[in-house]
Amino acid sequence: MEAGLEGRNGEESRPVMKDGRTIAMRDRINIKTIAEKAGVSVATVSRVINQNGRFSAETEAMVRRVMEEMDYHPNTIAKSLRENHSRIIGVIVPDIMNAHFAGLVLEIEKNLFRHAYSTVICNTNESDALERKHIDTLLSQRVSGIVFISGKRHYSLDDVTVVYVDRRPDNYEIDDDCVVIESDNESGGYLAARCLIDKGCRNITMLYANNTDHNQKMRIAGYERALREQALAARTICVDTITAVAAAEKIREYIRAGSRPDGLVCTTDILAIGAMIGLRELGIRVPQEVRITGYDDSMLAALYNPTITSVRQSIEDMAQKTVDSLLERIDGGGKERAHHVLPVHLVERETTK
Amino acid sequence: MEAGLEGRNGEESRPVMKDGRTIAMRDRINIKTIAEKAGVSVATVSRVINQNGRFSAETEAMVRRVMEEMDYHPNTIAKSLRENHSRIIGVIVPDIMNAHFAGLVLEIEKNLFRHAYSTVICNTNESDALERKHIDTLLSQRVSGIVFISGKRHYSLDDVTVVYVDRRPDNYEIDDDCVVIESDNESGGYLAARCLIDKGCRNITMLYANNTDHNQKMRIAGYERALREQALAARTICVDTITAVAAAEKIREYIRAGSRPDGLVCTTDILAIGAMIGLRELGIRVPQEVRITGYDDSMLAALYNPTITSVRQSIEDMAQKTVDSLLERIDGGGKERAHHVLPVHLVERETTK
DNA sequence: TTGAAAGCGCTAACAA
DNA sequence: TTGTTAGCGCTTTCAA
Repeated sequence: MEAGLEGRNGEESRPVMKDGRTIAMRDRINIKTIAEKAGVSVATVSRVINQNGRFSAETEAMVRRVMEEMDYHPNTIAKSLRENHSRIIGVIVPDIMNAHFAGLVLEIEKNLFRHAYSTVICNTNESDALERKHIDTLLSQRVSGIVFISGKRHYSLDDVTVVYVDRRPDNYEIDDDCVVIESDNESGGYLAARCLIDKGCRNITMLYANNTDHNQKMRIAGYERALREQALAARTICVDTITAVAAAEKIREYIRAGSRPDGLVCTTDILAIGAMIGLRELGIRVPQEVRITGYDDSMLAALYNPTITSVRQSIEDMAQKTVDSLLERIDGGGKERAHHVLPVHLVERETTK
Repeated sequence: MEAGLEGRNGEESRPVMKDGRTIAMRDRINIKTIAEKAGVSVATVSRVINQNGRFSAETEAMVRRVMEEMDYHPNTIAKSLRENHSRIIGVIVPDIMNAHFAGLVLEIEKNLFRHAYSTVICNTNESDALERKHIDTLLSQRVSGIVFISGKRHYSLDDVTVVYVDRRPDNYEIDDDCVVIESDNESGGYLAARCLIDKGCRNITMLYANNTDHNQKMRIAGYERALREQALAARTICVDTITAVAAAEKIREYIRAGSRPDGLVCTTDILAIGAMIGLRELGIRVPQEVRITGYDDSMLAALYNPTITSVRQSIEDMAQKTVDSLLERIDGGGKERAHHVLPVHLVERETTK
């Protein structure tokens, strides 16, 4: 009965394979082992594992028992090879240490896990070369899809489903054939500026970081719209790096040069903290003399002294939309292009009291 | 010349396979495609890819050119199946949102990437059930190794190399057959308490979180040793959750009940911030009336107002030791058991001025 | 230096 | 309801 298999997988070739790979390895248990122990064929075992029907209740019970007993874990690699589908999603992220990205990636991972997908997180540290290397690895791994939080546009990724999230890709046009999920940064900037205006601020400056990031641009645009509505002058301070030290330095320079803002809209919470450090050194009180808003509603915003009014993006919604869009497309139901813009809201705290 | 292959992979079976899987899929390029275009055998292409020698310079150039031209990415899944080695490492982490864990995982990922390993990050949210599910997935994926940052001991993971890091496994004994990498928490607690003593504090209380975590216990032990050396009484406050709100609440209760510490050793920076929030509400000044130390030297510690003296663990060293130990063992050179304890140091800031 | 072919563990078409 | 078997893309042995 088993004679026909001898040629391909004869008993004599088991413990030590021809090329010697398994010499030190304990006899691996695979679907064939389970089939033999259960007295059925590998096809039946496969059907039970994947619940594809066409087996009896007794057969199923038997197979399950043997699998349990032998602590059998189906080999996903073989399954992936056969199905040309790895059930792995790559996530390209610039900096996982950044709490905003960490939260987003975590939520994406959670959502994917719920759908039985694994997540490979690739940190690029904003390096294009590293991003390219990561992509090559992911393609070699035949990932089912890639989530880009990088802002870089990738054109030649034909065989893999791609979603851009949080940072829109370079040169993005609304009718581009790609999927983009972002939050409403323009409204975020507007809400922050509007809050300061409503509290009576009339000399409002925007503190932003010096990068060409589209999100920052949109936050600035929203800020400008709010000021324009009230016929107030818009002013900006550009910080070289997103660090509190750099922000503190810039704000000191700005004020020493003679400016005296009564409101500060910052494009991240870190910049807001930096601004407060700078102001404190000059003896200027927050919020009495200067009101401040941050962005991201990070843990810092709720804990800092004073607590920081901040624009909150719904990371959970963003992650869910991302995973839904991705899996829809992987499963073949989704359209080529999509553009989701998620709402934001303002969390008011002590810095705008 | 190719006739012999017709039976297994004849041209007529390419565009649409028997089971119809590839109907909508573009003709996949694989090692055979490259071999045909380059006019060599698949064995030769494989040798070039893996630099296994036994090919001429011209052959190599030709093969490389074709691979480049066709944007060919060797299928890692097939390679893994054949080699029974996935070059994927699973990392089990309780909470990737925690900056300490995020940093550690990031560094581990970086180190692994350098050795051409991919990292699958599994967030357990401290749930045993989720941890078990993640492990099953990882075993099915035939990962080359698993890094546990979970504190749970796993006994039946025979076929996979395991390293425990940052949190030692349950019931760990120094001569256990497992690999443990942790930082010197006892010294951390000692250094923090010692700093306060040196600044003149005599009534020093320890604020810790209510979990059975071994690291916390060691930090407490170190604190107790420092106080014992000076014949000072050790006192502890246990907070239910590691949140600033809970810590603030506890410290207020403690002081309202009549205690008046002049020093506070906290087992995390968040607890230190919570303590300061609580003290501020009572009008007690830091560091003038109470000096405080945190732990982890998180971003919070450097940014908070006042900046927080904190115990710094070298995350970089911990990650490198982890990856080195893991790969050593995967490559077959490493011993069964190992126990590495990494040094810590104190970063002094305003809260102990 | 090169090529032919077995086989890693699995799924699914096809036959029974 | 069940079994047999081709083949996913790759590496490596063996033969030339």
